[in-house]
Amino acid sequence: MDWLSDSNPSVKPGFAYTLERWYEHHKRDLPWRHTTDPYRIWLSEIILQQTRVVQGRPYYERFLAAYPTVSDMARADERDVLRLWQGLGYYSRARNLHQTARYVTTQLNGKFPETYDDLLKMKGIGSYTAAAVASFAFGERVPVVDGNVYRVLARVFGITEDITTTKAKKTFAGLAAELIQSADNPATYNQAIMEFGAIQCTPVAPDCLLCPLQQQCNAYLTGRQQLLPVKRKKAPVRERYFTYIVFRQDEKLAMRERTAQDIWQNLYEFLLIEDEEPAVPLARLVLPESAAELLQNGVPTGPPVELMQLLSHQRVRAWFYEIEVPDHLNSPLPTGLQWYSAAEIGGLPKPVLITNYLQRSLG
DNA sequence: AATACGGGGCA
DNA sequence: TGCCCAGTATT
Repeated sequence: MDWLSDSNPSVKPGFAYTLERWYEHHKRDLPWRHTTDPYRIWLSEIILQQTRVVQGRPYYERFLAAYPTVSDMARADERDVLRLWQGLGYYSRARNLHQTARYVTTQLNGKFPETYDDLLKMKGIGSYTAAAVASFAFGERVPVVDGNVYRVLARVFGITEDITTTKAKKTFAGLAAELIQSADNPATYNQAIMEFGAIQCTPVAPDCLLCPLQQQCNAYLTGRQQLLPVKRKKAPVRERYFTYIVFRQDEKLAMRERTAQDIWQNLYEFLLIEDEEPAVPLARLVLPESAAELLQNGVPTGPPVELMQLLSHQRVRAWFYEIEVPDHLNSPLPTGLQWYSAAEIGGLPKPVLITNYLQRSLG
């Protein structure tokens, strides 16, 4: 149903121009818009993946303060990078960020790749980020295609393909590639279409009455703003049940790093037993042999604390059992667990669920 | 071609 | 609640 774009070919030539003019008047003043340093552009783009500007901005400031250059980040420990990233989610972004910083510093002499194709080879840089860095830092004429772009193009051109499919991604990428050809400035155009999606052509209640593309917009003219873009519904979230055993001795807590290919990889937590059922009493759980002695001699400080953490694809219900281990008891901790003081724990990267527990139980 | 991967904000 | 966010890597 793209009769409009076919029957109204005048949309395409003026499209980029209209957005670039709109952008000049409406753009927000954001820190990464004052630089063409590829390191800063790259950093901002990784942070902004699947992340709103208002949420990502403070992280950008903190990262830049901690690591002013790519070699500063390369010298850091991954743990510290993850600690700075804490609370932003999608932690593979932080691990890849650090890995790429090291690669650029040691293998590329600190010089970022300067083309879309070379940028694409870096860990954590996909088609969107490669296009963003290539255009913003180096002026390459390659189109960004992000959630904003899907929305704007789907509406203006009346594209009803399901944007989660590979076929649709090609449709949008092809159209975006065509549209950027008539842009005055590729960097400005890319910024403009995303800013337009974020401010004007919003997911809910787009501001069509004041839209410069109103009379050329298929969605507006057919009253389908709410229907576009088309996106398949996500599968329902998975429920998971975690029981945490929080061993405490001398104001220290036993924690370890998550290493599994799972949520929160490389972040720190307590001894975890996962079960298929919710609220399984401690006595009925299958606990590691190595924890038996600690539990035998330990004293629960009270009933378990129950917390819930909602992820976009999982709902984690967690029960925390705090066990006070006597000073004199010197039995070894289960595999991977180590005692950490409160100060040390503060420096460890932790899932928000764990931070919430610490906040709640210890203040 | 699907699915996994966070956390926050908004109606 | 459900949806969305300057997506990418893995299966």
